[in-house]
Amino acid sequence: MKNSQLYKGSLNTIIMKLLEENGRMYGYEITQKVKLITKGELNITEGALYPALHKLEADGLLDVEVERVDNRLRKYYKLTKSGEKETVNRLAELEEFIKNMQTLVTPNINPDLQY
Amino acid sequence: MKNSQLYKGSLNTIIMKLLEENGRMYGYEITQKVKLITKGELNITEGALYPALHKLEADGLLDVEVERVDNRLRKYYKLTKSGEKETVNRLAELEEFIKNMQTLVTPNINPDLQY
DNA sequence: CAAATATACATAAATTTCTTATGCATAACA
DNA sequence: TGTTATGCATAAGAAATTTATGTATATTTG
Repeated sequence: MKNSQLYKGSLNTIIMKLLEENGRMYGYEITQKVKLITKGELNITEGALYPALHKLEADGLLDVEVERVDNRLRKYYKLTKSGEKETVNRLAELEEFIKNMQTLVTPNINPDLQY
Repeated sequence: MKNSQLYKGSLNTIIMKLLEENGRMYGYEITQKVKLITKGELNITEGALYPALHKLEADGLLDVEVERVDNRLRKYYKLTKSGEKETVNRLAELEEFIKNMQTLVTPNINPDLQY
């Protein structure tokens, strides 16, 4: 990924969310889209991306279709049924995570919570 | 930590923010406070916490004061000057991270961004 | 009052995730 | 024609965390 350690653990969620949104994507496309969306802040390295895609596929969350475009290989990934379900869970976890981190950073965001 | 992988990489930032806020805390206190704030969602394990504290101390970001309370040992940690500066950076990174993740999850949060 | 739980620290082995470094191949650009 | 972009892959190493222990005292509970 990039500088701050914070992105560790979020790669799978990012991949799955993008696939949920775009139907199908190939690896290189994912790296470029993430770079665009985060205005260059997050650069997914190939060494992280490809093993992650392979693992998601092995876990039955992604399906692959290989295509040749401009005489170059592309592996299009899309969510399986199981992957779609899991994506819902992951996104819910992500929202909880973000909420919790915001609360930790600015605890008075939730004045009801006494500690 | 807990279930979702997302918290990986955020432990140091959490520790430093809590210390910035509370002046000084001991390890066990940190675990309990985090549990409270996140309503039980995030449980920092000892195997993660203590090595993290030791490393932050070794890096000169934390100072320790050992005290005996109720005949039990406590190691109070607080930010050094250097640690205070670094905390500002880490929190800025965290905010950027959260923004980016929110954008990834709900890209239309920023309609100006075309891709 | 004995057993279980809470408080409080610590470390070591194994696992997971990611970085860094390569490698291969084609296309486009300068 | 050399560099950059596109597109995939893997392997070695680093870093953070989990899981499993270990030690010790205090408190609660049956």
